[in-house]
Amino acid sequence: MSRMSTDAPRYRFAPSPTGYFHVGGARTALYNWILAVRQGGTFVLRIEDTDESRNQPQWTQGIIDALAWLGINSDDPHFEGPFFQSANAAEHVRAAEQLFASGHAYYCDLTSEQIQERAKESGRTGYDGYSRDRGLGPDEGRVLRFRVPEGHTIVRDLVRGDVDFDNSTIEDFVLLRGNGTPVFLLANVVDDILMNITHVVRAEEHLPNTPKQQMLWDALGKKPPQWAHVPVLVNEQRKKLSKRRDKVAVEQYREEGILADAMRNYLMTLGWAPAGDTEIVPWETIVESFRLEDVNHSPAFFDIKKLQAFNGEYIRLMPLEEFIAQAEAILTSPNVPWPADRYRSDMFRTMAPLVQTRVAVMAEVVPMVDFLFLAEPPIDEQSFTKTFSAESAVTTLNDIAAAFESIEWAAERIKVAVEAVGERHGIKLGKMQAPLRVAVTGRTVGPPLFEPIELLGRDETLRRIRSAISRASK
RNA sequence: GCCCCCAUCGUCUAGUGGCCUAGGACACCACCCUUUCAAGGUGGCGGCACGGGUUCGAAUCCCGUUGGGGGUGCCA
Repeated sequence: MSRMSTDAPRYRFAPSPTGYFHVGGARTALYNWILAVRQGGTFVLRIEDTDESRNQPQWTQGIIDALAWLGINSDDPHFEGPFFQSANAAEHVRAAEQLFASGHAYYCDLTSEQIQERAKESGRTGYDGYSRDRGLGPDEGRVLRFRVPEGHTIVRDLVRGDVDFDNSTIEDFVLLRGNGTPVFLLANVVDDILMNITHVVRAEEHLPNTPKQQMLWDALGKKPPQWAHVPVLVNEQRKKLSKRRDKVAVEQYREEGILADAMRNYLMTLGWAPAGDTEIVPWETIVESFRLEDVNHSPAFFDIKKLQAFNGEYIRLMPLEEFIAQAEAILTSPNVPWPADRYRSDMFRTMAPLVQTRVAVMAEVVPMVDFLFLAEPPIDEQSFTKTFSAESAVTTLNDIAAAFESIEWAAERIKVAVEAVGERHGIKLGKMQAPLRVAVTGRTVGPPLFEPIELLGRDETLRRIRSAISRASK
């Protein structure tokens, strides 16, 4: 945690501890990180919750891990934190008292029922400023409210330009609750001031609250930070992504085998695009060229299909050795369907180049090669019925088995043998290999067939063929 | 209700008054390649929400309409 020069920008990233890391948050984190690093400034991580009890250590760790996965490392000199909003409660209260002392805030003893009552009578909504000049002091059950000044508040936004708010449309909002605890809005501003935050880059949903925060900065005698409100991420219904209906956890994509490079590259194309006709570009290029001013103003749909397409592209871009290393991490993990001692690294190495062009997500390598390591690969019922309903299936399979008895056991020879049987029956190779494939792998689709057959060995291959034949005759 | 934001192919975007007969990517379709499936190659489908201005000229500027989203708590 190094100290940067005093005028270096400080970008704060403030996720709330919710037990998972939201993809929208990930994108915002990336924006903050790119800018902070490029400007020689600091990325400040602050875990955002005024309620201490919600700050679960494992959640904080989850956020830090997810950030690290995306290349935002907590041991980087540009990284500061994590800090906890809840740790500053005393400062938040002190600021509130200062605001009261300076006349920027006042106490109010109205309950929410009374406020509603008054609103109904006057035909207006919200709090009407009833206690503004009643000169109330602090007491149990009284809230401290901010005295919203007359005039307008202009929010200068790096993404959207100037946004003008008429202060008369903003009611005197609460700073301290009846029990004396500070509300989020106040806590936020005080923390930002305490941490010398210069740039606040966050999701658009916070824009309507920004004038309130800016008034607080002013009232506290500080110069507000540079605001930047980036569009939210939405689902196919164009609603803000939410944990309940949508798949939003970064961790989940990571578990499925989405590559960090693909994820961050894809995330960056939401609301922004690198120059030129290619969207898949090296991270360095993105870091060099990203500008907040170029960020789109409209919400973007988080398209998992496109993410997967990016991921497939990144998988194919990987050097073979790296692909093997990443795949083996999955193939040797405990949740794989075969016993650990049946895994054969040499076999996978042979298959790896064939698999690499066929997966979009790393987790897909498992169903691609499982039949090599399973003693008895399950046979897909539908594939079996469909393939073996053909008259020729069993007869050709018998011929193939006969041929396999004596040929030299090499992929190329195996292919020739199967082709020869096909010629005799007047069936093309494509159709010929279908029953063979089902017999050996249990499915109708998969990687090229003859290499794995060689790997499996003559005995095991014949065993599986005969087993399929007898199954067909039942 | 009030306030704020937004509006280019189905989706993500390029476009900042003439380079636009609107470019790319994902998805989709067709063909080629091919050992199934992919990958790769070639081609195709498909868009400036609407109405008014401003201008010699508008996807680009202005106004309005419509549509979407967000905010409006003694939640964060």
